[in-house]
Amino acid sequence: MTAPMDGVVDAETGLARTAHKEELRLWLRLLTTATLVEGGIRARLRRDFGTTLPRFDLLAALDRAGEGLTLGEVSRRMMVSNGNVTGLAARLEAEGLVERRAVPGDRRAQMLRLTPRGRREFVRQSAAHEGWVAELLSGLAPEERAALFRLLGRAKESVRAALTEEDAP
Amino acid sequence: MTAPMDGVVDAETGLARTAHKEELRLWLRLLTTATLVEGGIRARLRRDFGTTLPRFDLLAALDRAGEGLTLGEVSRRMMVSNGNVTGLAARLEAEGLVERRAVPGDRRAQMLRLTPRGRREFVRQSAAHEGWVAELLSGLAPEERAALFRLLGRAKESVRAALTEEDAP
DNA sequence: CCGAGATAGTTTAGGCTTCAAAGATTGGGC
DNA sequence: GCCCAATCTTTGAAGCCTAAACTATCTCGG
Repeated sequence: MTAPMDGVVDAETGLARTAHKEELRLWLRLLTTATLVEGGIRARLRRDFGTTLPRFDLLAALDRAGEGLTLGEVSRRMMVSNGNVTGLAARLEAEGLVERRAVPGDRRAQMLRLTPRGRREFVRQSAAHEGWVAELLSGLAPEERAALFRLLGRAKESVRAALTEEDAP
Repeated sequence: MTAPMDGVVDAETGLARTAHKEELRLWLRLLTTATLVEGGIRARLRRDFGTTLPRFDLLAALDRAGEGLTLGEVSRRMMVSNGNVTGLAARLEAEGLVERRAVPGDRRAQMLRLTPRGRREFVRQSAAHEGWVAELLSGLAPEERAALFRLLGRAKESVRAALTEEDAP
């Protein structure tokens, strides 16, 4: 972990232009790790349940929420666009796994809920999913997992801070 | 970080069915962190260069490779399907950022290389990209980054081992 | 040689995803 | 009461992505 290029000075601006290769490597490693896990889960969801990760994620959000969520809420929790949720919900509704109902007092919004069948499906998928994740991360000692969890929390904080500062200056 | 459900025994199989909530939380946190960073970079690539992350990634792969890569090589390095690379390369070729050339001795394959313009574009984008990543991760102390880097390496190892074991039993 | 199997790339069908624009509704200030 | 800005959702266009089927080519054992 050396940083041979640090401390270069930009000829035009005169500002110190440090090379941030370490951060870049950290980000690349974070990304490939996430991609690897995600790919494994994706493949297993398809193989064992004939479904996809976004579908599973939407069911999971609804399951966690209990009494249902508006499309906008789902969009925020899944960190995807609202247009995305529209289509996703339409497909899941067509499959009979979720249902819409009106929100009393706001005719713009609509609630999304799991159907009984949706809940049954999700319970099955969720149990398998938990096992897959544990299996994929089983090479880490409990202390390593704890330390990683903590550091990722710090990283998330850092990213969030930088993002909110940028988007609302 | 407690694990209240650990040690449950499955009624049918009689096997110990430990609840792996900790691993799940670790994975969720890893995923949201990666998603957050990726979203920030995506938005900035669009805003400042009118391009996308996959395009940038493909240019980066070619830049790192020097003398060009076959489509299959790109596909492996980017961890995406080969059909995906076909389309991506076509768009970048249409924009004049990459070019194809034949591979002597293998008429099935073709080399992908940066055009001079593609290289110029990438250099600009790459510098900005490095800065963004550093900015997003600037809330971490150097020791934290080092520790996170190391632990992510361990995690990646664990995932890879579990995946290769599953896919080639 | 030559044919079987592997490899490189494309195509196809379908789903996921975003952004931007438009439609519907709400809520508050005047 | 009315207007206007904010909020909720959908739509449309474009791009990203995969799995699977397909074509073309290569390689190697016999």
